[in-house]
Amino acid sequence: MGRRPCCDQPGIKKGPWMPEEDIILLSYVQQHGPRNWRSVPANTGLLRCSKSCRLRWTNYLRPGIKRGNFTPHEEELIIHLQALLGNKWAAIASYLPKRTDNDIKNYWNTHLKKKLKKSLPGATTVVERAKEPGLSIEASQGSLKDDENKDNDRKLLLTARRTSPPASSSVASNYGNKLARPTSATYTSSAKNISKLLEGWMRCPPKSNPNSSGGNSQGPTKDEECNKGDDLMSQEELESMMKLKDAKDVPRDGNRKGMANCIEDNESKSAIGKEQKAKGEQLPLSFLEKWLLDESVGEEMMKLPSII
DNA sequence: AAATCTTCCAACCGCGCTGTC
DNA sequence: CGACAGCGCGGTTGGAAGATT
Repeated sequence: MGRRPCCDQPGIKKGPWMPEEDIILLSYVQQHGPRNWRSVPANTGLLRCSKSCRLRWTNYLRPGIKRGNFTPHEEELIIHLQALLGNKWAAIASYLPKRTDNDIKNYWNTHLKKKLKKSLPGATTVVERAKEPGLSIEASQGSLKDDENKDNDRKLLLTARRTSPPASSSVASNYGNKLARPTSATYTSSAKNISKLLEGWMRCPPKSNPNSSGGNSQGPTKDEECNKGDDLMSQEELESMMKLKDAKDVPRDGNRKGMANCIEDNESKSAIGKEQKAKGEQLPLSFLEKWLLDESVGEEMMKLPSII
């Protein structure tokens, strides 16, 4: 039987979130913690489906979210990880705890894919190399698809001319000038301010239910990661990741827990590595994976002409 | 100044996975 | 063990903003 869409019930609101809704959601999460999303609409009176509430929290209201321009360092990391993991945005996002998977996915689709395509003509992209016979990597699944065939030189030129992402500018004040409702780009962008204002409160957040059901068991959810508060990956840790040469502990798949642990504990080897070792499993890296993890690749990437 | 084109991203949709009963 | 509920993920889309003509 078919699954009933969760958001097609009558009375369920869709579209951009209003400030009032954000405040309601925030105060609820502040009291109860980011879990049990099913109960959120019922307990708050929000005319949103649970999924929408979770998404709103995860992508915008969650404290500590960094918005705006991606740094070259982040860019490099994303390129690396995308090549290694494929379009596993959640896994990739686990390395950039202040970025959401949605953000990374958008950035990849709008910037990096074009950048790589343009800079690596002749179909010699990292991923395409991965498709060569004898090389195996999950990332060989589609990236850099030809969906940008529609892009012509003019578009690329236009892209290059663009200077700064408009959404990064503060437009919260614009909201007051709108008559009916905020535009998605005006109010929703102002959410970053909400997030910023609330940055502190999750330092001692309500404890996540350790038995919280849900979801796949691929590791900590973004909320859980968030709840680690100051344990978010620091710049130093990120750099440490980029210098991670001891690649033997890097799991072959996109397992978020394993990959995250690999970084968090890269000094004493990853938990997943221990797990695997405990099981007597080997985690051999293919030549390509080693190649991908080699920071020199990132350096190469950084030599690419910036269009941002 | 207006019309058109292009880019960007917040939000939605559908599916898969896991836990519970 | 199957049905169901809940959550998370990746792909896609709608529409606003900015750029160009």
